[in-house]
Amino acid sequence: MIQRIKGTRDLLPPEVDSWAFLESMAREVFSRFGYKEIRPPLMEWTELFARGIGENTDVVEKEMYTFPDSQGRSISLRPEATAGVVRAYIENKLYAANPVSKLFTIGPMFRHERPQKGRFRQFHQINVEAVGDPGPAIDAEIIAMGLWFFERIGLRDFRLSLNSLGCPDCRPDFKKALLSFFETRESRLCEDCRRRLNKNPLRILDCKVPTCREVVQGAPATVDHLCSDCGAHFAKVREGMDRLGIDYDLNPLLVRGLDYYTRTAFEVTTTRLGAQDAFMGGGRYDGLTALLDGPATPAIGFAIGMERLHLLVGDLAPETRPDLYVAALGEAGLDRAFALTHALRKAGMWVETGYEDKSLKSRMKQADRLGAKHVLILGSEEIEKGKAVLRNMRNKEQREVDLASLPESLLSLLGEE
RNA sequence: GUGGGUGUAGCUCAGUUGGCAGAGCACCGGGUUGUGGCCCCGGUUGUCGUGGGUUCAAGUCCCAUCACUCACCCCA
Repeated sequence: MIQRIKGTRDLLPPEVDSWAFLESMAREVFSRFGYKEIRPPLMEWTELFARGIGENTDVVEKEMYTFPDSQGRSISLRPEATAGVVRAYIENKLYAANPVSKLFTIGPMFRHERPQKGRFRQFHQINVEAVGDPGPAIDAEIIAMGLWFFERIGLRDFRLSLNSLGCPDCRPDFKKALLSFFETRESRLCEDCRRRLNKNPLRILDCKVPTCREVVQGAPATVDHLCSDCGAHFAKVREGMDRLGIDYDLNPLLVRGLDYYTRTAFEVTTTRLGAQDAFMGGGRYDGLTALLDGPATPAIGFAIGMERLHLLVGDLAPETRPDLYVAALGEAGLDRAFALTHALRKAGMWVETGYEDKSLKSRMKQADRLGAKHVLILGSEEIEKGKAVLRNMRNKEQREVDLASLPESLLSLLGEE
């Protein structure tokens, strides 16, 4: 048997209805804030991600699905959405039409990791980007928009963490302070963190090893090393959050794993997802457009993990039920039902039926399983009398219907409810 | 890439010191019922994840392998 690829999932009913529901709620919320949908391709030149996300991030170094095309050029399945959206923004010169482009996209991403709870190799994100606005007002607004979406789908028990990562002006300064702090305490760090010391010292800050956490307690914080512009920007973001009445944790240990992030960084976490506790994350990336050969343009965005979100909210889509089940018995009944069912469907009803000659008992069971609101019994006895029996499954009431009056009589009878 | 746990019917799972592969649900037929649900009778469904090994005999013991799962790592 051919099995699905590790880390991929078959999204089946009824879960797929819930996904569609979540997506439609997202569309509704985002559209009120002026965000438009964009659908960039699932694959891009590998170089886009290498430059955009960062050559020596884990994502680019060991998690991408990368392969050569027929001419030997390297292509990668997108491991995240922002690089592709920004590429599309630049390539299509969206900046020419509007100073600010507010965009969202929903779809699959691909990363080659060991799967676990809330983590898949093909996973799905709702991605939102505001390109062209330097903030800080939009920083607070875009976060508030995400939280409002969560509220709309009934999600409440989460925490918002906020930090500022600084900019190319102040980050080197901070990194230096961080390095000298950790170098004197290297012996107390775990093996991974000693490796990070040279590669990406920021990441030591969110190490989960208890001994590292102790060391990190006294570490310098990004917010204490911001340049005056970044400091003022962050203060304004926090002021905006207060104005909107949004509660948050200031978390100086919050860092992001993608190189393009600057200034505002945020993450929404829950205690109900096991190890993969972040289901929304994002931040500002003011340097990315220039890095990708576009005009220098400030931007901010976030991503929501669909799988994680669905784990949290469960199945929300309202249950739908067939209007009618046609229980056709015998050859005559089946023949009658075939055209009738088609006519009723064309008239707008949801009609279910069966095509094999089975017992009435099994027909009624099937109607029950499907949750049909009504059953039309069409047996040879009824047909001989020129009648069919319509049963209301809720109040058990039955009535006879003239075959000659079908399908119009049925439509008006069922339309009354 | 590194660890732990789990693989038996469509689903949830039993299976004793190694001795004829099982239950419940689901499905199909029948009985009962006012024509489905509750109840009763009967029936269908298996590469015991896969491949080796030990044994008279392996779902059970040993080795390998694959899949799933949780955690590390990483991130949404």
